[in-house]
Amino acid sequence: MAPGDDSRTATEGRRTMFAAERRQRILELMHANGAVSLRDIAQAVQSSEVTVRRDLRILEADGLLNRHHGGATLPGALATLPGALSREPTYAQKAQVAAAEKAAIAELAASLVEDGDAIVVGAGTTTQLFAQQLTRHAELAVVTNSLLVAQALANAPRVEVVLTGGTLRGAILALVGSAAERSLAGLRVRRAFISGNGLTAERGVSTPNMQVASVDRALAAAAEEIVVLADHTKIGVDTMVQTVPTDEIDHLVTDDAAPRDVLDELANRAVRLHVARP
Amino acid sequence: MAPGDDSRTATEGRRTMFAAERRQRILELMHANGAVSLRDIAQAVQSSEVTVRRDLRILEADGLLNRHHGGATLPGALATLPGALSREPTYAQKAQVAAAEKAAIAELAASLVEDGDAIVVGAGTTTQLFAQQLTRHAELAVVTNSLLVAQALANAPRVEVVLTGGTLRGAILALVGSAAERSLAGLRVRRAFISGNGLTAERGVSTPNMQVASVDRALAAAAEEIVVLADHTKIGVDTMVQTVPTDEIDHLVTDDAAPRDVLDELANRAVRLHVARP
DNA sequence: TCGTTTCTGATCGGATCTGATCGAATAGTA
DNA sequence: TACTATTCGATCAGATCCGATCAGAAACGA
Repeated sequence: MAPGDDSRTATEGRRTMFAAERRQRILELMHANGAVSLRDIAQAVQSSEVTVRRDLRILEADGLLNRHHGGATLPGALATLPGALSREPTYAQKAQVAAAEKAAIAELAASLVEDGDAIVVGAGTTTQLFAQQLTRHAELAVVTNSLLVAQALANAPRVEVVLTGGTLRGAILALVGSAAERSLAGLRVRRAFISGNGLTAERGVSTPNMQVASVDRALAAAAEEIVVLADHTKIGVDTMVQTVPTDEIDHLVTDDAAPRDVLDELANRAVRLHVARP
Repeated sequence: MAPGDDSRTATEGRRTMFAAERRQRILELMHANGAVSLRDIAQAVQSSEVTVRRDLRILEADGLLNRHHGGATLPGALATLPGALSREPTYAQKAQVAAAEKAAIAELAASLVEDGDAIVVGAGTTTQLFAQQLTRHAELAVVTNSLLVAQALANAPRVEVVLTGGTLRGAILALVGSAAERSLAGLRVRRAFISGNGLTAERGVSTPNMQVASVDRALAAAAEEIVVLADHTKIGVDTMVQTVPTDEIDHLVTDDAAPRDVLDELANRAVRLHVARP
C-alpha cells in the first residue's frame, strides 16, 4: 500500500467510455449522418466491431435504429454512405456516381441562394447535398417534395421547410401524384433548384418516370427562375419524359467534366453556366 | 433503516472528511465532468472504491446521478464528449423512455390493422415503431404527417404511403400548419392511430404544442375510429392542449404498468383497452 | 472506561462487459 | 447462376466490476 505515492500512471482524462455513453454516442452519430458503417462507429467510439455490433443489436431492439449489413441507419432513413449499406441499391448507387462532382455542384449552387429567399428544391442526390449546404442561410423558405431535402434542413433554425403533400415514392423518398402538384398550384417563389436524369440542349431536362416528371414540372412552374443541377454523367443524356424544356432553364450548375459541345449549345440558348471544379 | 442518514453532529475541526462532504464532492466532480469513473472518484476523494460505490448507490437513490458499470453519469445528459455533436437530443431521449413498453404497444396496435385497411398515423416515437410493424401488411394505405412514419414504410412494397403537406417541425420531423390540416379535409379512413404527450380520463389526449394539437385533431377527424397509443408514462398526465376528448377515443393501447384507476375510468367511458406486456 | 452505533475498508463469489475466433450467411461480381 | 469477399452470429476466455459479508476504527452516551 502506498497512498502517498504520487508516481502513479495517470490514466485520468482518457477515461474509458461507459456502455450507455457509447450507445448514446452511436445514436448521435446516427442522427448526424443518417447512416453509419459499423467500422466507422467502432473507430469513433474506440471499441471493437464486436462490441459495436452488440450495441447496435440492443439499440435496434429498442427501435432506435435499423441494422443492415455493414452498418445501421435511422429507422426508415437510408443513406448516402460510401459503399456500405444497400437496402436501397438504386439510391445508394446513384449517390456514389460522381460523388465529388455532386458535392462541388451543390456547394456552387448554394451560392446562388441569398438570405431571405424563397426557393423550391426538387428530389435527387445532388439536391440533397445542395440542401445540406443551406443550413447556414438565414430566413430561408424552402418548398420541396423530397423527404431527404426536408430532413437535411430539419435542424436548421432559421430555415422554414414546407413539404408538399402527396404519395410517397419509396425508391427516391419523394412525394408525387396529383396531391403534390395541387399543393404547388398557388405557389410563387424566386428560384427552383431541380435535378433530373438527363439534360440535352435539344430537349432540356428529362427523367424516366412520368409521375416524377409531372411533379418536377409543377415545381418548375412555381418559380421565376429555374436552376438545374446536373453532373457531367447526365449532360448529353436523354431519358423518356421531358420535364423542363431548354428555353425555360435559366441556370445550369455542373462540373468541369461535362462535354464542352453540349455546354456551348446550352449557352447559345441563353442558359447561364456555372461550372464547379471538384 | 438508517445507514443512509448521515445528519451527524458537526464535530468541527476534524481533518477526516464527513460522508456528506464526500458526497458533495462527488456531485461536484459529476457536474464538472459529466461522467466520472469510479476509480477516479475514489482517488479524488481519497476513499476506497467500496465506499464510493456505497455513496453512488445513495446518490442514485436520491436521483442525483445515474450509475453505470465503471462509474456514474449525470441524470440528464449523457452527451458530454468534447466536440460531441448532439444534434437531436430531445428525440433520442424521448425514444429511450419506456422503449420496451413502446415496442410492445406498437406490436399490439399493429394487430388492430387488417390487410386492405386505410388508416391515418400521427407523429410520435410510438407511432414510428408502430409503422415499422406494418411493413408486412398488404394493400395498406397509410396517411401520415410524420416523416419518420413515412420513411419506416418507404420500402414496404405493398403499402401506399401518403404524406400530408405542411410546414416541417424539425424537432419531431412532423408536418404541421394549415396546409397539413387542409390536405386532410376531404379524407375518410377507417382508423386513426395517434399518440400524444398525456392522456387522462377527464380530458382525453393532450399535447404541449398548439400546432401539433391542431393537426392531431385533423388526423382524428378523418377516421371513423380513433386508436390512441400511449405508454404508462403518459397515462394520467395532462398537458396544455387537448387534442382528442375521451368520448371520441375508441381504443387505447398501453402497457401493463399504466395506473389501474385511470384505466378503469377510461373503460367506464367506453374506451376499449388493449394492454401490452413487454 | 465500556458498550453500542455508525462508518470504512477488505475479501470473495458471481455477474457483466469486452474482445477474439470460427463456421454460416449475405452481398457483390463475373 | 456460381464464386469470392465481407459480414454476421455464436461461443469461449479474460478482465473488470458489483454485491454481500465480515472485521476494524472512530464517535457517542452512560
